[in-house]
Amino acid sequence: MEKKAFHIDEVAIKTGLTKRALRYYEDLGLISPLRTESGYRLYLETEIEKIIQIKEFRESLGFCLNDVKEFMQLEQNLQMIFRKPEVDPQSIAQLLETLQIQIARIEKKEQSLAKVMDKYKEASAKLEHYYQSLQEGKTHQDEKN
Amino acid sequence: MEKKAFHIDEVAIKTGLTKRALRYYEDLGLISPLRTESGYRLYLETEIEKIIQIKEFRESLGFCLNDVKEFMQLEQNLQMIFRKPEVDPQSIAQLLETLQIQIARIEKKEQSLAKVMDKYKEASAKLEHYYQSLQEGKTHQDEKN
DNA sequence: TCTAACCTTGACGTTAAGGTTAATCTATCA
DNA sequence: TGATAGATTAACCTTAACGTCAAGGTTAGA
Repeated sequence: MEKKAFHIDEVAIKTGLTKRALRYYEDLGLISPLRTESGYRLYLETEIEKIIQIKEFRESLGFCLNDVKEFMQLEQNLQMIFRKPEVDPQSIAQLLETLQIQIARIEKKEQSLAKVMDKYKEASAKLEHYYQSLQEGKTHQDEKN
Repeated sequence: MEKKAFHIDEVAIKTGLTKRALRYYEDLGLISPLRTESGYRLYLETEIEKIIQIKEFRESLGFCLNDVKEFMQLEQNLQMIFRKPEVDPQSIAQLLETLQIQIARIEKKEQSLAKVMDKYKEASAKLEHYYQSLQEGKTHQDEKN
């Protein structure tokens, strides 16, 4: 089974990023697609998944590309550690610490989001209720009593 | 009871933003502190809370200031509607729609965050377990069996 | 009263994350 | 084989979100 590879144009469509962005991410060392003999970029599916992950990190979560890079390195380190037969406890301890920091960061974001969400859902419910009562021909004044 | 007001320097410390950022937010119309006779900015506590909210929206949630502005306008509109004695159903319907859109946006972020979080917590647990076993004098090889 | 440490408003600089354009190479299809 | 569409790099442009610096007004303490 050969691995399927895609040209930049297809990848741009698949991921919703521009070709420029894809090249830029490569410049930053976030991705490194293969090349054809003549120099055209070739993206494997694993690379595409990576790109989608990058996109989510940035667009949805508001991390800058530098942060994203750190996250990806963290993952690399994790995979490395679980592959190696021998690892010094110190590097594990350090990795654990880094992980804790990132987890704390994400937790903070989750809390902020939850706070906003609560507010909006409450407002939405209230508004909807109000809207219903309007449909039934009541006025806002009635509503107040 | 008089309302306490703060100078820009104190507000910068309280909020963790720079004075420059505070002035910039004012330029964008996000906040509008009072002024002393001689032109110094004076921030009431309500204004400071608003600033903290702005900061959370941006730093924690990754919204740009323009988005933040829209969110704040949305809140203004909400407050307005609940104060007015009479509101046309159409404007309520529209507000509801806007709310739904924003809620969906936030939900998407929550999901992305949860996904990352799961991954990290799992990795953390695995690492911690591994670390424990190392402390007990085992090797990675033992662990594999 | 004077000086130091604030504040004000410009105005220009910087960084991240691409957009855009130009010049050139490559692939495909009539 | 020649036109046309798409790829490459390099270089410059743009926008958001401030940083920094200059020139001048304000205020509080010695």
